[in-house]
Amino acid sequence: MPTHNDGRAHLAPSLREVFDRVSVADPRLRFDAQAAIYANGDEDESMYLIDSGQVKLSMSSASGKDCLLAIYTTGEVFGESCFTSVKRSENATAMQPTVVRRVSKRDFLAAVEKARAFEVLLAHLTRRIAERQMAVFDLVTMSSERRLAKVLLEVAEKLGVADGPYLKLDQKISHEELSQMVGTTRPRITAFIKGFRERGLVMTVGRAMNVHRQKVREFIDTDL
Amino acid sequence: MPTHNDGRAHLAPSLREVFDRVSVADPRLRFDAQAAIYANGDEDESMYLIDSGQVKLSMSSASGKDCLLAIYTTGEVFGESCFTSVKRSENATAMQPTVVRRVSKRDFLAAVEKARAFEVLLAHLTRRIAERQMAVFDLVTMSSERRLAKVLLEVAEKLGVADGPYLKLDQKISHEELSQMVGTTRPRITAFIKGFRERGLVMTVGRAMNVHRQKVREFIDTDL
DNA sequence: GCATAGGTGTCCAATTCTGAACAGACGTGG
DNA sequence: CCACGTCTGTTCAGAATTGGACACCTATGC
Repeated sequence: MPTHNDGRAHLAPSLREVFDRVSVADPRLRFDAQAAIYANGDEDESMYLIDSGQVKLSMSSASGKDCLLAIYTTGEVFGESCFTSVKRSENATAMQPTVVRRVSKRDFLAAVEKARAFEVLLAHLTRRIAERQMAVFDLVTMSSERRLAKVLLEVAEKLGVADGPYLKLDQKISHEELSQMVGTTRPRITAFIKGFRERGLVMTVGRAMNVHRQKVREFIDTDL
Repeated sequence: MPTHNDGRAHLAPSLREVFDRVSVADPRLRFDAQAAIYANGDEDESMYLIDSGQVKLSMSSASGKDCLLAIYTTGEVFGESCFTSVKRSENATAMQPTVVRRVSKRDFLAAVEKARAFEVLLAHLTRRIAERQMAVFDLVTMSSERRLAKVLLEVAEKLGVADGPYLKLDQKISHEELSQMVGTTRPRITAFIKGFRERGLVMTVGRAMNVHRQKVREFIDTDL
């Protein structure tokens, strides 16, 4: 018997396709860069699919420190926190001009049922758990520098455009935001990147950054 | 309309009850302290319910550094990672002599369906996401000392026994394990706890530790 | 053209953290 | 009751990190 994921791939649709099957009208919502899609404390029981653009999930402390949990882009689904609580526990913010589809939890679940995409949803949620778990692991076990390399690679693979051995990242993320993912300060990020530049791991072109896939991967993996 | 969680609480059973309804025989498995229930890389598509004892989820790096992701105790369910992958990406280890019920993913899902506990399962998974997310947030934004206070309180509330203003923790967790949750070294944990002792946040009785609920909470919340 | 705002490059003193080492405390099983 | 293993308490020099400051660069809008 094949695994549920693989075996049903041709039967059950992806979550993205589930959105297409939602029976009610699902207006596209537009957000400017920096606009809040939802914020901590909001009552919002809905799921989102990104049609275009870029969204970050973050949490902020009373003392003003921010933590960037994840970045999502075109085709990705977010908003799962509505299954535990009516109130959001994190912020979802557009990082670029962004278009999303919003569907109520109720309609979303109905569409999942109709599409028999139940296990697809389970796999999705469990993948999110694994992603966060890996972030915890990295924070606990790796140095800031290595963590930055890892974050850069992840971000570049998600948002970058291939260009020879490089992945081009044009203004997709600031040092400030990187520091909120890595768990350090902005000046450190700048210093680490300077080191990466000298060692050929990244290349800075004007304000944009190019990430050398191969070299960065090697750096992450050396003398584990 | 009530929230799905609350509104259906009397209709849909808890995940714990779902285990009771699994139609196949579900043998109890016993594990000694330190025994592996499953380990990174194992092929194991099953869910677990703890009948008694204490289990930790952890990940370890090639360089030998460990990260303790979560601690579960009697009545709690774990093993969700089987919904994404046939192979485990983390270790589940008994911290005390422990008895668990193991149910295959297949039987588990059948029982969930029969019990109409679908949304209960979704809420469970989403809660796990929120838990991990909070751990990431704490690692990124708080000092080690404050994080230790928070971890101590969480652990004490989960595993401790109330005793006046204190929660008694008898040998439930070592400094080494605390360091793997907090993301620092063992000697630091000892030093921080020494400070906590001097400020009355904890009390050490022989080898056991008592956590002062109120004072620790205040410490965590001061000058956010 | 100029002011402005947001991002980047740099510096540094004070602080925190690491990693390794060693001694003592406790409990268990010969 | 002693040896052994595991855990806690402590120390320390060297390394990494913080947080605040300041200069600069480059779009943008008036």
